Amino acid sequence: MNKVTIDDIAKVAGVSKSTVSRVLHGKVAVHPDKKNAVLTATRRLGFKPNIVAQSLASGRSMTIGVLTQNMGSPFYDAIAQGVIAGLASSNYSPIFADGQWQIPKELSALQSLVGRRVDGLVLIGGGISSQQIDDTCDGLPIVIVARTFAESHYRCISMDNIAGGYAATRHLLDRGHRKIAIVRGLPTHADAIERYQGYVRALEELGMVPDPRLVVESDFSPESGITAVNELVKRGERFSAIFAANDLTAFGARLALDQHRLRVPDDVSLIGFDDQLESAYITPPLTTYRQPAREMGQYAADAILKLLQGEEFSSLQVHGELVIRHSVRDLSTASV
Amino acid sequence: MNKVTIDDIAKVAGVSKSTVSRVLHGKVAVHPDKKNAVLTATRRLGFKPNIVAQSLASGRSMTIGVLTQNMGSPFYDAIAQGVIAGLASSNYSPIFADGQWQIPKELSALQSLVGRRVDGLVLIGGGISSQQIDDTCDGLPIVIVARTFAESHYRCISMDNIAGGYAATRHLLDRGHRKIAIVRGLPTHADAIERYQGYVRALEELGMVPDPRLVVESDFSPESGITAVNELVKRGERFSAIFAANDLTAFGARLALDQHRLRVPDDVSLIGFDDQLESAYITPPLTTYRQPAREMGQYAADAILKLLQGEEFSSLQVHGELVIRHSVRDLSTASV
DNA sequence: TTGTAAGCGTTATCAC
DNA sequence: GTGATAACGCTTACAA
Repeated sequence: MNKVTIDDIAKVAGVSKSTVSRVLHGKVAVHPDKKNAVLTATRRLGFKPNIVAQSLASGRSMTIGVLTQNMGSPFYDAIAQGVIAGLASSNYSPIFADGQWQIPKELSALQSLVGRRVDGLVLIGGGISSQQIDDTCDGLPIVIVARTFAESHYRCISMDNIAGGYAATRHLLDRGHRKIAIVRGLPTHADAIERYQGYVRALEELGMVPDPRLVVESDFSPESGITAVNELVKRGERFSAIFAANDLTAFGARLALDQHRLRVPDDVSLIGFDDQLESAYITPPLTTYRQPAREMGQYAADAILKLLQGEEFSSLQVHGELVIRHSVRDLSTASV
Repeated sequence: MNKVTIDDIAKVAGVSKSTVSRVLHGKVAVHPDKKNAVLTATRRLGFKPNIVAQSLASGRSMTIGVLTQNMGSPFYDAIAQGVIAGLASSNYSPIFADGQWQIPKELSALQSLVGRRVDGLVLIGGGISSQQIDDTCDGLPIVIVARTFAESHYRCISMDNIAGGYAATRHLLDRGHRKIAIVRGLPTHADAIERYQGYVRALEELGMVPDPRLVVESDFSPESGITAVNELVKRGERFSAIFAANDLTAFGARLALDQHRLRVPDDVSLIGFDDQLESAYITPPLTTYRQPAREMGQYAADAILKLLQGEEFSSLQVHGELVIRHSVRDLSTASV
């Protein structure tokens, strides 16, 4: 362990520990000689300040806690990377905790972060209630990414998932698809619900009514995409396109279609959501609705930094965009 | 902020703060009445212990720092998830920091973790020297995953990348491939180097000598896989198979092959390394050498927990395995 | 079983 | 400019 304290270096440098603290922070003027003595001693003894003691004494820890919905999920990871990037130029460093898609774990991870006296919080996705958030982090500056709260005072960086769901569905509709199956995603997850709403809206706009037999649920994993397609096929549903809750689900769906000898996009078109890294590399390259995940993370970092400086910052909505690749077939000009 | 301290609850409960501390820890016997009083007060005032103060006073923080080579990389993320899982049943909670593939960032992230007085460290991959590690974490229990050090005292959880590279290459050889290109990975990265050594060994075993024109470098990203294939094709090299440094690179290679109208596996076979989640879902499903990433993370968690309890633990090597899917064509029984 | 008091390593508030 | 000294919130001997 690093047993060197400022007392030690104060002794060696022949000054008081206040002075040591001063030169270490560089804010206040200190006589050059003493300053040098301190610096030398610091180096010689290999002194490393104890952040724990610092933050207990100062009340600030110069860290911001990042709680992610799930580390390992491409979308959330990309946001986290954005946060890291956005914080890089500041004096704050991020520490991460993982909610693992489970509210209890999310809560305890959040408590752990708060207990560590982080100066601010970035919550990426997640499912705990605003009540729970308030209870555990009263007063702390907090920014929420990839999630919105109906009536809350939180600053949120979010994307309009309804618009995204609408755009994806609309794309299919515009290409002549009418039997559009949807793999909705986690039925309790706001993102899934909103994307579905967009889907419904797009259909209704054309006077169509959503066919309940064509909607099936998933949990955002590839496996659930397989299950979904299997179910659809087993039930003998007819569909020319599938809108998957996210790209991972689309990957699974794509494989399952293959196993049923359904070609993409020749027999069935497929559209995803997120535009994760791998989506450009599957075969065929996946058409999907892109969420600017990294940017969202950076905005969140900017926001928390602003808040920490006492500046204001209000919620912000980023824009997604359709990324057209090759998994959707145009039926409207069909020939084959 | 949570301004309630044990002093407050001591006052309310009519006991001393030592007693409060005692009931909160539950190790020492305390009179039931006082215990109740304390518990009640705790609940009523909404007391949350200040972990910072706790760890300053006790010298332990009950957290273990996890430094990852890069969060967002499927392989490293899977390890991190294993660590989380392995720690879940203990009283320790993990906090994460990200090296972002860059040694300076890795170092400062490590310092931040150590400064936070974590009780132990799990290093996932990474490139800092053992010297640097020793300097920054002297004395701390530390476990290293997915990396080994030649002559060090560290406990490492690793996989034999030479064996992996050998197995992958051998698989190709056994299927009749002779012109095997390799996309090596980061030239400075131990994993890449070792896999290449395995590749060389497999070739030499058959009396072949590695053709330098067939080896090209990458940085483990899909983009670099594209670049690699483009280069190979542009140079007009002849090859019937590609061994990619990792799955991500294989994804890029697969796309590039497609763009050059080279079918996988009909025209060119492709083998990856890692077996990341998505690999089963690309077309064709990728044959790859699987690293048991999650397990490695769990072993690491077990190891650090053991070390923390004063038990011993020695380095351990896990076994990878070839996962045969559909991206490699068997030339030996060739007809087509 | 319980209370007193001395730390833990810094920062912050004063006087000088 | 600089040095005592009191916090910061909690743990932990040491007594009682």
